[in-house]
Amino acid sequence: MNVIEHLQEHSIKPSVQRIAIMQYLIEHRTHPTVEEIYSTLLPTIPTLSKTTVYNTLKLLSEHGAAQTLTIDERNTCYDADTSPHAHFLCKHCGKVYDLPIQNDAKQVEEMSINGHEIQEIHYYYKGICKECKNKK
Amino acid sequence: MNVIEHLQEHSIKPSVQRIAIMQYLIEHRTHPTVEEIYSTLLPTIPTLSKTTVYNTLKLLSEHGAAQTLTIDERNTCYDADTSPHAHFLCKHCGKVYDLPIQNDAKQVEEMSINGHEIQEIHYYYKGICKECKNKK
DNA sequence: GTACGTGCAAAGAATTTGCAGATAA
DNA sequence: TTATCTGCAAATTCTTTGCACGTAC
Repeated sequence: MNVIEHLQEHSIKPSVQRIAIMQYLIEHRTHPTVEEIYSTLLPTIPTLSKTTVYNTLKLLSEHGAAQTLTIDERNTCYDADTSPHAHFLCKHCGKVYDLPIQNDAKQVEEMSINGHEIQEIHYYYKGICKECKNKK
Repeated sequence: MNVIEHLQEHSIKPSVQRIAIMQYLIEHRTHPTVEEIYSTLLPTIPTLSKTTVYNTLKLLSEHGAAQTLTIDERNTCYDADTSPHAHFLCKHCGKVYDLPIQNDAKQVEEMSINGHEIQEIHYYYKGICKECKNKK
């Protein structure tokens, strides 16, 4: 996937920082936080500031190039996969997993319920993940 | 509904503060924040502190007497309705609405996906609510 | 040259922590 | 009495804001 084209498709002007952050999101489907992105990219872009990471992620989210996840109560997470899919938060280790959506036929676009216009769908599950269960 | 019994059913010792907060959640299904609960109850319990509200809501959540909602990116909200149902966040006015769950047959208990043990299910929708749409 | 992007430092807001006093069985 | 609950104040953490400098077309 061409990251620059991807940004331009969402009307975002590419810059070194924006490309790096978008690319990070695309390559790491681990629902990273601002902190994770910042500290990973810092060696590559030593002048990078956290403000820019915040600004860029907000920009990506507003332009539909990434999704904001509010599943983690402490930090906001981001996801480059904007298609509707479910997330699972392990209450024990805090990891966020992707889950397949079970009921198909999910059409986000132009959907409305009770007169409200639906723009985003998020399915969150919380519990104990496989690994943490096995450790006990 | 007897609030004291409700607390005891979840192994929570009733106290003046805990009863008041639990009762507030049951009577006001508006997904209040810590701040809302605190300022509403303050006239009734003048010695109430925000710390106690935080402590109590955390306790209720841990014991399954209430749910923690992370849909709002700014503040954490709480909900006494622990049965699975959907929430809608208006991106414009920030209000949180309840929505009926469309696909039925949602059984939370003992559910597992991909080996993960599911304890909570949250369905979040985001968009523009009816009222805000009409105002334009 | 002009508009836009970046990043520092400071401010702001939400939540947590430590601890001492109050309360209840 | 003895463990538990409460609440103040301070600390911590995440995020936003204001502003000046850089950069690109």
